[in-house]
This record gives sequence, structure tokens and C-alpha cells, in this order.
Amino acid sequence: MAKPKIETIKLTQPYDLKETLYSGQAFRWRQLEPYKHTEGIWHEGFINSIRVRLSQVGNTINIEFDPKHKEFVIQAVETYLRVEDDMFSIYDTMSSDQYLKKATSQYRGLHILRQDPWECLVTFICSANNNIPRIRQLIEHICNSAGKHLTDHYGAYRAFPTSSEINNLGEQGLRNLGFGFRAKYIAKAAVMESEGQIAVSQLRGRSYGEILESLVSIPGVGDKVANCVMLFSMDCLEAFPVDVWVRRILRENYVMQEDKVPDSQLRTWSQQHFGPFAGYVNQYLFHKRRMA
DNA sequence: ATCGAACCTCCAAT
DNA sequence: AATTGGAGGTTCG
Repeated sequence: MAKPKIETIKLTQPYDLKETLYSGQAFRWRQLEPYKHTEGIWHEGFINSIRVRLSQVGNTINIEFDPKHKEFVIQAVETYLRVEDDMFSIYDTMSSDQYLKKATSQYRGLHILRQDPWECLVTFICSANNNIPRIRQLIEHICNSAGKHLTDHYGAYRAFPTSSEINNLGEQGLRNLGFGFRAKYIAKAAVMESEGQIAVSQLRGRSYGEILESLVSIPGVGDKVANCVMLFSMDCLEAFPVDVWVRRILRENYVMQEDKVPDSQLRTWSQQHFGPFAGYVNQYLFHKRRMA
């Protein structure tokens, strides 16, 4: 096997690679067995269908990849990891109360990712009424049965399937893979995407309201899933997914019963309360509660 | 408008 | 050992 290429990113702000990769945003990363001759823990995953291995040592992110992919991989990783986010400003907006302060110090460096919108959409449709191990399993299955065959110097692997590739599976194919009632949602989403009705990758950059409206027009996508997709793949840092954990946190720490904010308004209440980086607040609150 | 139940499947807890 | 309940939600009645 050819010698892999190793590049580095120098961080100028707090970053915690491991917490970020396994914080429930992305589901194809895996931790590798320790390498003999390198320091740091390595993680393998895929960015734009390119396999990369990442590790963090102090303020350096190491990137290992097949040398046939050129230097643009570095740029792709930086983009994916959102290393440019101004964490100091973000933490500044999170210093208003003790609970948030604690979350930011405890998980300092935790980041939002910038994933591929289509992959993110399919992933979070899968997340409905589901748990993390099974979400990972479903994503693996859909890649292994519909994604393009690719090879690099580490060996063979599969890309995340395009909408057309998922069309080939069809609803029944998806059911056979164990998607259950989510099969018809994903099948429909794939048809809508391949026919250009939604064009999720074109949504980035549009307004919060426009994107939300487009996304919830897809079956299987409600307010929660839409906000996940917007936050984890479309640069909407104000997106605020309200799931059962976040609801619990809000009720316990912020919105007491006398405030009588109905569940349906919890999202807008939070966005007003936490501001333009509400999505980051959400991720820290969620992570803290989930890890507790 | 609002509120439960039902939904596929897996698997941990009876 | 067989059964039940629930899981990071959405849809339908």
C-alpha cells in the first residue's frame, strides 16, 4: 500500500475533535485501533466521499488520506469541521447563566459540523423514534447496498448514496434493510430530490424560514429533523432542534411551568432567548445532558 | 388547533 | 425463555 499523505491543520481556537465526531451529529465516524507509530487517537470517516483519518494532538489536527487526493482535502476537512467558527464570541453569548457556563467549560471545543445536506437529511429521517446504534447500522446498510464502490489505498469502501441511487433501492429495498416505517419517507425524499423538487444542497445560504419550509414539505421531516439538518449541514447556527432531551433540559432549567410555554413554542422561545448561536447552545445543552 | 396513538425494528429489561 | 416497553419523531385520526 502506497504511503499515505499526512497534512495538518493548526487550530487557533478551542477544538475537541473526539467529542465533536461522536456528539450525535454524524454517524459514520469510527475510532481506529491505536496506531503503533503515531500519537493521538485516529478516527476514520468520509468527507465528500473521500475517506480521511483524523487525529488531534493539542492544537493540531492531523489528516491522513490517500495521496491521489490533493491538497483540497485539507480545505474540505476545515470546512467540514467548521474550524473557523468564532468560539470566543459564541462562548461569550453562553456566559449568561451558570448551567450554560458549566456546559461550555465541561465540553470546551465541541463544535457543530458542516455535513453534506443530502446525507444529513437521510440520516435524520432515520433518527425518528430510533437510537444511535441503529441509526449507525441503517446508514451503514444503505451505503453498502446503494453507494458507489470506491477504492483508495486503505482498501474498498462505499460512498453515501445519491438520491438516484436510493431510488434504485425503492421503498421495499429500504424495508428489507430494516428501515421500517421510515422506508417510505426516505424513498419519497429520494424521488423529490432526484426530480429537483427540493435540491437540498442548493438550500444552503437561503433564509431560515425558506429552508425550514422546504424541508418540512418532505414526508418524515418535521420541525425537529428539519432543524437538525439546518444546523448540522446548512450553516443555520440559529436552528434549534427540540427533542425529548432538550425539552427536558428546558423544562428543568429555563422554562418553568409558570412560564407556560407550550411544547410547540419551545423552539421559537429558545431561539429568542439564546440568540443567533442558539444551535450551538442546543448542542452543548444536549451533549451535557446526554453524557451526564 | 390540539392530543394521543400507531408506526418498523431491535434489544434491554422483566 | 417468552414478552413487554421504549428509543434523539412524524403522521394520522
